[in-house]
Amino acid sequence: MTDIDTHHPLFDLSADIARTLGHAHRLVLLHHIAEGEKAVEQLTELTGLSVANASQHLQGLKRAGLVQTRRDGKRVLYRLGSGPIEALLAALRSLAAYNSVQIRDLIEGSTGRSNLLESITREELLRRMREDSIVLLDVRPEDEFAAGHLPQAINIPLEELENRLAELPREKLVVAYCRGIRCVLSADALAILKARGWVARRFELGFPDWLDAGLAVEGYESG
Amino acid sequence: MTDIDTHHPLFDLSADIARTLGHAHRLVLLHHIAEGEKAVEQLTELTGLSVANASQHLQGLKRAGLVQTRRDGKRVLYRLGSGPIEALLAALRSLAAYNSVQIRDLIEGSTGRSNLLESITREELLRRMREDSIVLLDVRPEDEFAAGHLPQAINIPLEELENRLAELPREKLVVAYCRGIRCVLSADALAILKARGWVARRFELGFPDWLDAGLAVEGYESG
DNA sequence: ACATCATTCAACAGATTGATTGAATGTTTG
DNA sequence: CAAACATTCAATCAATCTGTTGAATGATGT
Repeated sequence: MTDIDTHHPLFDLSADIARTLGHAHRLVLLHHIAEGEKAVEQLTELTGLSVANASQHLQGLKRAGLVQTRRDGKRVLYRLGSGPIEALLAALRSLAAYNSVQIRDLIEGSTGRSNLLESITREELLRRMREDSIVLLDVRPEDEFAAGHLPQAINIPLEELENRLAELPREKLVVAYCRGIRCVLSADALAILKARGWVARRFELGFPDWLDAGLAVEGYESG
Repeated sequence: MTDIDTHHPLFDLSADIARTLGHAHRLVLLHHIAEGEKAVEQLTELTGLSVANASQHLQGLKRAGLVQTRRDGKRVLYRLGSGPIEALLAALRSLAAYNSVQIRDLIEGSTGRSNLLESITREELLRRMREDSIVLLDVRPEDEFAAGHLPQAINIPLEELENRLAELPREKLVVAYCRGIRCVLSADALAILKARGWVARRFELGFPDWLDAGLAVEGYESG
């Protein structure tokens, strides 16, 4: 069983596909082809590759079934192959984005504290908001959000989070907050986000604390 | 813009990940590690690789962030890295399975007719049912299915198909059928299946025709 | 400190891949 | 039919990847 499982031909097929994706030029070509059928010359212009080199990489993609060709007069047009190719490309990009965020976070975020800490200070939050390097996520119910929230925050109540993950970019650090240090909504949100591959932190304070500190808010009527 | 887009570092990161996945040994190792933390020795037993070779590939996986390590006494334990790795592996396997079905289908299915035909004859259906090389899908409503259906068929009414795709294996050809040649349910099912990357055909006849031909059925009371 | 075990490192030969060059193919136009 | 064009093929060299060998490292137990 081990042997059957280990030498399953699907591993070879998978490796072949992965190896074909394992070159930046081919990924760039695929990226452009995925946006619509393109001729070789167009692709060379878009990528800056030589014609022969582009053709060579395109042959590789074709061999692996990732693209298909069609002749139109003098030109040969490349289009995406059949099967769940876009899903694979999305998954690949998703993991790459995750890793890049993680690396960026390890470098930029070295403010002395351990990066393993799940929470983020008010100072760091303010800095990152200025840098636009985060997505601020308010996980409180809609009505509380409507009554006032941190600037730039987007609202996805905790109960809806799993179904609305698509709204959150993977390229940025997600900072979740709720009502304050005793509120567990944001901690639950972290668990969901991390399990699905996002890089997430928790803002240790909440909207009420933010308000008390006299910082700018949105959607709040002091009257 | 073209240039910025083309030289986006995400392509390099993606290529690095893909290249690392592009070897059957590493995929097999990952497969085992994904099932739970494992020591190097266990992995060599499971895969049949030499210790040094396994270690070398594991280093590659580690460099790409696909696995992480932890020391426990003499042993070094490998576990899956963080991020949406399993999603990527699933997408890769999914495409490989799709391609393998397609290839198998091109070879085995060469019965003279073009493989581009979407429908499958009764003879071919019977043959493939004997070979167990297909999944037979009944897309009629539940009550009709309950009143009688083709042997081995599974029932997913068309309206539920999109939400229940997970029940269908990608490794086999899916043959959808409904009430007969004039019934469009199975044609709609094909569109959904193909769009999501399955390899699917339509059985041109339906349950009533099958019944008329005197072939074996399940769940049908002639009385 | 020593022997032992699990794992990694270093170095080598053989194979594969990537970019470049120039020739070859197939298609349209004059 | 010849010329012009778009693309592919073939051949080359440098760079990288693979698997094997044996030595080196790190942790454990006597």
